[in-house]
Amino acid sequence: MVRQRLHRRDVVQAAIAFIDEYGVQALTMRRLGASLDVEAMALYRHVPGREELLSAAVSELIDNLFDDDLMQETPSSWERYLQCVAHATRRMALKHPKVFPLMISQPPEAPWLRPPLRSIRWVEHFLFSLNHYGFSDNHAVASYKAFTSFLLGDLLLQVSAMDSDATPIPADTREEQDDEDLEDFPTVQRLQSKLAQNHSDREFSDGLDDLIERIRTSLAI
Amino acid sequence: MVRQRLHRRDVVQAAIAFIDEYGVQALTMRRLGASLDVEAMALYRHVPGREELLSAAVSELIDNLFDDDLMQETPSSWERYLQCVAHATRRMALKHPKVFPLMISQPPEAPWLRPPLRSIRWVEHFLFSLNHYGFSDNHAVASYKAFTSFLLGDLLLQVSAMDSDATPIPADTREEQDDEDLEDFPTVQRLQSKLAQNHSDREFSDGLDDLIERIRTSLAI
DNA sequence: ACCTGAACACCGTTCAAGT
DNA sequence: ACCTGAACACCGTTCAAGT
Repeated sequence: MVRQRLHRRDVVQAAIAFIDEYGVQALTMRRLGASLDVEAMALYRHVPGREELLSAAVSELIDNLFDDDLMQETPSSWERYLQCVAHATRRMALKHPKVFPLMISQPPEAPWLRPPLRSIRWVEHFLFSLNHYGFSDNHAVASYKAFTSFLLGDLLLQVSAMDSDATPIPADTREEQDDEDLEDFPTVQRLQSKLAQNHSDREFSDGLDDLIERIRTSLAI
Repeated sequence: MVRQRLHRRDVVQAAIAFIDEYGVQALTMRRLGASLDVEAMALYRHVPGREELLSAAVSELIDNLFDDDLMQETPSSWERYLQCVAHATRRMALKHPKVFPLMISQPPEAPWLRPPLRSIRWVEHFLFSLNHYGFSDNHAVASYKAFTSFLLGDLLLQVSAMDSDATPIPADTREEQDDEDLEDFPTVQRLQSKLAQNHSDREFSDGLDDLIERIRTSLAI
């Protein structure tokens, strides 16, 4: 049972797995090393530092989007193409809710590369495809901006909601406290159950449909 | 010149000022203490810890939204109300670009409180107002969710773009490197200038207009 | 009551030394 | 070539001690 030599990719994937389980805060060079049966200092052979490791983890996930089932087909229309990209990205975000928020805190490869498609390879694919479906340059760029903004807002809200679900306060304690705090906020109190209801699947689909409609009409200048 | 006794509010506001200037990463209990002419340990009299201090900074900014000029008038229609809230929030985000992203990484007061309106007081104001303009409960809640999602996506992209502007790489170095890296990405290369163009004001207004239209029609179930 | 100094257990990162 | 051990300069936080 001789251990394989460590490669950069092993380190990055171990980092993703570690964050998935314990969160970014808990990721320490020493602890990550231990999870690979290695001293922390060995990691610096393969990665320049902690910051760059987090960047690499994000890039790894974005690049993996190309392997998603949804991206294997070549969609028959730009509407279906956007649906594929959106749902593949969403699937990735929901699979790695604790890694996804790093998308915005990490320095971009290029400043005009907007999250969550922060990978030149990806943006090339996106813009090239829209061009291919007949979009003008201006229309393609405007759509890219609207699309990334939509994805970021929706997915970030979803994954941050998942985080708080993950560490639930015991039910009776929480409800009591809420009722106390909410005395001065009657509308919130009355609508509390509606606010807490999770229809994120539907909200995402509906928002996406509306965005596509918007791209079809008002953005087509 | 006897120094005033330190209050919690001083600490929180010093934290905001510090982050505005040096970024969250740089905010250290010791350094923040020094900026207040006090040892780090004195801060723990007024604040339970670093994490809670960051939360308090975010809450402080959200609560200050009520003082914004735009919120002083009582708008004549729900459309104008949403415009006021949106622009006040945007103004705050642009004034504190390095604090704003904490909105999503900080644990919420209540799990169903969605950023960037992560303040019960604020959500009460929002929902109560929409009710007052004649929205049904369901319509008000659906609008709240769509509105927060829009704000978060748009503003987060804007402030993260401001961050990379703040630490610009010397022009000649950057352009050369980009041109090299972009050889395999012809579409991105061709559209690079369009991608880099900043029309965030217009994009925000247009997106907001479309959202309002969407709330008027498709969300009114 | 409020602040300080010393201390503890941890970080990221460097570098010479081992194999 | 790759990993380790010891070390450095920093963290957040605790606690007894000062005023």
